[in-house]
Amino acid sequence: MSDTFTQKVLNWFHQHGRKHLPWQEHINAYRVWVSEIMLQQTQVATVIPYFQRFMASFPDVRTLAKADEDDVLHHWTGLGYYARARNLHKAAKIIVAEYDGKFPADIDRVIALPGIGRSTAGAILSIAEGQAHPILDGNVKRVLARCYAIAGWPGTKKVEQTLWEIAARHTPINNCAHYTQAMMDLGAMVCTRSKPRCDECPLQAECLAYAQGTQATYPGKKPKKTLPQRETVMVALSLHNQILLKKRPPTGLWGGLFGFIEANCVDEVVKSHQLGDYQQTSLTPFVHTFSHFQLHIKPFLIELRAYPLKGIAEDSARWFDILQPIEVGLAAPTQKIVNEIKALR
DNA sequence: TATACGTGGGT
DNA sequence: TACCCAAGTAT
Repeated sequence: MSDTFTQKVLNWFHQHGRKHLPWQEHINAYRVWVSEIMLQQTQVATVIPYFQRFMASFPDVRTLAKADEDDVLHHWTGLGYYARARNLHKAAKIIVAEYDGKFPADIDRVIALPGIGRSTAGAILSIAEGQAHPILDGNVKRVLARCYAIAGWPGTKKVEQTLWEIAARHTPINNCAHYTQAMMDLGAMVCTRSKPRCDECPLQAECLAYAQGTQATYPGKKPKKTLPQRETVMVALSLHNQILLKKRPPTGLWGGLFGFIEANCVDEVVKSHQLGDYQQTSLTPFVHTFSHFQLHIKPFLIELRAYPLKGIAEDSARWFDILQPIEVGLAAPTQKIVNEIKALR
């Protein structure tokens, strides 16, 4: 027996909820897991084509576990937060090795997998297995913060804890799969960040923010800081139809992706690689904005006549045919520069 | 607790 | 345009 809040949300879902998203077809823990990871901090419309391609290549956990990391990262190219892909791959190996390829059904074991926290674990087990666990993603935070007029930024421990308690209180034992999807849909379709559709909201009668006309003040905003500025030179060494890319370190920014040689200036690269005869072209400079800083990128194309004497023997360096698809992980700016080089030919 | 970690959509 | 921030997790 669930409360009024929960029943209203469930009734709304049956009439208006989304039921045909790609990960809602052929539901199993693997597909729900992959979708939930892709959807972390990423909008549904952005995820859909990535999810389709990922499932076509890695239809089950064993296929993913035995895939090359470069192939997995290739499928993540442009999606961002690449640790999600590395952790997904790691977790797949763990599931095969320790759970005989079966996604664990115990929430503590699920949370112990890399890349899965409490909310994602709750979403997977409720949607895929019907287990009764709360979730607290951005949608749910917004719905609950407004409904109960919870002031403050949910990034603080206190506010987050309050929201978890409310979320848990309304999570039903039965129909939890629908309830979980319903809360996310409500946040995404009705209780939107700006211009919420309160006239269509099943919780209008209980919503404190609606009663006060203070919807816009919830949830509290994150304190803003000015983004630090950084600068880099990216050098595309090319020879015939090939360009040189290096695999980046396995952790940190763009971890495991392939990228151009970076330096403070072009001459640095010319000297360190002992380049002989070459032709240098300035490509279009641009600014790439991250969540935590801005990177001013000055790209250059250096066309060689012979292989450089130094710096390409490392394991991390590889020549790629510019006329073929580059089937490894690339960051968005790397992809952008590759495209500009291709356009020059 | 604060910061690192991407990218693109919406206003 | 510039800014906010989206189905968060790890450290």
